[in-house]
Amino acid sequence: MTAEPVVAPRRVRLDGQRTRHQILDTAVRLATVEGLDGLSIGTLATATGISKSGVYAHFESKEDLQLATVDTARDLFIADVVAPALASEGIARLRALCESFLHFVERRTLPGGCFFAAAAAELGGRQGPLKARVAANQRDWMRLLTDAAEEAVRCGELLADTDVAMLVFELNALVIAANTAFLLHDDETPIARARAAVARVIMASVPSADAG
Amino acid sequence: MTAEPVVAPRRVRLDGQRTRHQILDTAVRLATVEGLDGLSIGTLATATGISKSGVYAHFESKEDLQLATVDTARDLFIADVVAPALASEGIARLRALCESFLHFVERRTLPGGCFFAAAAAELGGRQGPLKARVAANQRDWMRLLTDAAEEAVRCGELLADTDVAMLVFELNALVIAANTAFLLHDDETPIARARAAVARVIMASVPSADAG
DNA sequence: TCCTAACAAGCACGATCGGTCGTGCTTTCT
DNA sequence: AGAAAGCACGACCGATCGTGCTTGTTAGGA
Repeated sequence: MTAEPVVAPRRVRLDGQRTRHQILDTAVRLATVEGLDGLSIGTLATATGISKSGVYAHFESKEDLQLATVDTARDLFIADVVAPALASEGIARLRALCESFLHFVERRTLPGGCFFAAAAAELGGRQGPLKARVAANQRDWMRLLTDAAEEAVRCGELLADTDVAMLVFELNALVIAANTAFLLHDDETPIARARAAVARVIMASVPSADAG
Repeated sequence: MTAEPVVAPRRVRLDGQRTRHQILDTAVRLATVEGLDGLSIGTLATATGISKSGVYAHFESKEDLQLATVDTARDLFIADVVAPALASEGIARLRALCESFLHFVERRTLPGGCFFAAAAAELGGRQGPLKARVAANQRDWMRLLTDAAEEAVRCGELLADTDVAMLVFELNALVIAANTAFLLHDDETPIARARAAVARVIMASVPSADAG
């Protein structure tokens, strides 16, 4: 007999997949403004033009919807921020990641700026699988920066005694602060300041960079 | 005839004032975890032991409650973070403000960390009086840092060509990032890193600081 | 082509949301 | 002491929340 899935009926139809993606794309945009908790099935239904039960049919629970939204935000972040920077390596990749992030915020890809910055702040004082997933994604981002920096150290692009963890902490702090200030005051100055600060912080660990 | 207040009945009783403060203190703590939007009259009533209508009697609307909560958070922030640092001046005050903030976060004064960091992220993509008030408070904080730094420049404690706005942007970014990471990963390392980075960033603008 | 399973809609549920009202109790002023 | 106003309460409102269940439609593998 052929292998039959007994418990997992696995989805097959394409229109369902498309609808689900459409819902999740909307959910990511909405969540950056309303928050992951502020995401309501009703609002999501109105925004997508699908009925409330039609929306809900794609998820087991609200938490399931929220988790799927985080995953979708991750995909978007990887496509728009991470992927373009992977063309370069080492110190160039480090710079590209920061610049890519700032550009992502600056051009208002999402109305509420960086999804994970918003989610991290919202879930900061809580617990549960949702926070865990957001935290894991944030760790991945830091790891990405760290790997690039360590590669740069290995190549001699950065000083051998560079405190990589500290450097990455500072870079992340700068771009996140730019995101927050940009949104809060509707002012592009913080973005520019972050660009300058990122360049200077990296340059400070570059060998024989005394000209400036 | 005596002057009679027609529109503003102004509150006179003490027990009402006390209850209002009790409500708002609870609201500040709750809002750092649930968010300003997540604050519900019902939850607030349960948490304070007061009836729902009893809670609501002190505020004209939910937005009024939220605005009052922001003001209360401001008072707490001034008392716990700002005031202790005002004893010193110039560069010492700058350091004291950062340290005071980090200590405030570290000892978990509020379960969700810095109230304004959470509120700023939550209201980032929105508009209205609530965002305006949070933004104003954030500006006040930046101004406080800026004033201290400028004073330090005047006194010669910092280099004359110091980019004060940039310095303040960096310092704020560092302590806010520490707050976020501390809460998200329940790890004190970011606090320590922020301490070190703050010290180094300030030291970089101190005249004849070549020993280190 | 037909059958089946997935899809999406309608409907309804209990709970909770922000908000109103009327009513006693208490504090304060005269 | 008495009047007036503030305070906190319980009951209640319509709307919306998350979440089921049921039904008609539709798309895809046989």
